[in-house]
Amino acid sequence: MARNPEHTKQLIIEKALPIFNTKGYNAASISDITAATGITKGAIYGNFKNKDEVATAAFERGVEIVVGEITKRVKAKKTAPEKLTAIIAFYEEYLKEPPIPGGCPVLNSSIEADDSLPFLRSRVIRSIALLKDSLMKIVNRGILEGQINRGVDAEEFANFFYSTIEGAISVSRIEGDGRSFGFVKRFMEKQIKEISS
Amino acid sequence: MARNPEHTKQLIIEKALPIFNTKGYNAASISDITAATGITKGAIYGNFKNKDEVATAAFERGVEIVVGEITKRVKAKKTAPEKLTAIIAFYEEYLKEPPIPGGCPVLNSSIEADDSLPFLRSRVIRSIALLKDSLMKIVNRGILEGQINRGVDAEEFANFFYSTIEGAISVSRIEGDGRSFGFVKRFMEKQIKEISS
DNA sequence: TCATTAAAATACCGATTGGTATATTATGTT
DNA sequence: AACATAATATACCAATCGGTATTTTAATGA
Repeated sequence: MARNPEHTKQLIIEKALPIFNTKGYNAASISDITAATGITKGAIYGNFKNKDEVATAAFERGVEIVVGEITKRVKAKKTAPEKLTAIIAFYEEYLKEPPIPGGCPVLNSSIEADDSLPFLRSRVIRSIALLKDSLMKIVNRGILEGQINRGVDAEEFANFFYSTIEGAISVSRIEGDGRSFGFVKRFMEKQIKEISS
Repeated sequence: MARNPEHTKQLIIEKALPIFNTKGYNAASISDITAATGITKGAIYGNFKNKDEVATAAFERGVEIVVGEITKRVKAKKTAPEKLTAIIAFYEEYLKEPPIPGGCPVLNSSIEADDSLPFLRSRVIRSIALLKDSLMKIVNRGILEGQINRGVDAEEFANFFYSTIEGAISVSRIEGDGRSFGFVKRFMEKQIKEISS
């Protein structure tokens, strides 16, 4: 048992993330994490002040994964329409083979943190702002580069885009298949074509 | 203290609903309900088999409220575009003055029940199907009555409409204001106009 | 008015929770 | 090799959980 506190901390975060993401903050227990890591309570509380801090770290790691994946795929495409389509494809794939079990951590935490979990709220808000801002920038740059129609309201489109994707994920996940997401995907791709010049 | 078991049961459901809806299934405790009702554990377990059944009854009551409100507003309008717009207005009002504290019970339960809470899953699925079906019927009838363009895919539109609204609610609730919903609302109303003939 | 009965209140259960205090163990230093 | 120290493991805590068994209480019918 190597005594590397940084490694231990990362191990806890990595194992705690899917637990929090599937069971939710309240249902996820410290014992769940000790069981998943093979590490004891002493190690957890030696590296984190309390359960909130573990959850916070796990959430931030979740956002990092999602944002990282999106960024990678967006960078791989050149035009705004292609970038937007790639984001939809990412979430569709997310449903089939979730990089993080339990769905989208931003959406999940958004629902759980809106009334309770005040320590998470601001972080969730910041993550959503980040994602919507990325979308806006894609649209605005697309306008500048002549791929998107002038006159398109980037903020409106970004809000539509983000809300629709999160909503579609929630519906498809509870239904247990990708059918609904397929419909929404088709609709969204029409919208992308609609604003493309 | 009148001993009317039906009244007791209703009281429990009515008080449990906002508790489950704000705190979530796991964080909501039986003691929360006894505190809110002024009723004791004995009365709760005399009227319900267990916590799951209380949560189920509360969820069904929540759906009843939401569906009831929507139905009322839809019936008050004649054409499909008006009906759809009225539904958006309902959810916008929902954000400002929630008939049930804690947001939309269908969305909340959808997130919480997708992995855990199997006893709720099928009910959430059924509720979503009900709402989407209502939307489809509005669109299809609108087509028949010449208010909506022929060629519009009602199922696709219903899925877009429902996903977008739920997504917008989740975003607006965590952000704590109606700004994002405003953007999405504007977008959706454009879409309604788009498919209107 | 008193017995019956059902509903609700009370008391209690083991299990689990987040968290802490203490003991142990591994590692780097001298 | 022995010490110091930081990291992890262990043992324990009160509080709370969902649930049950038992007692009390209120309404009903005779």
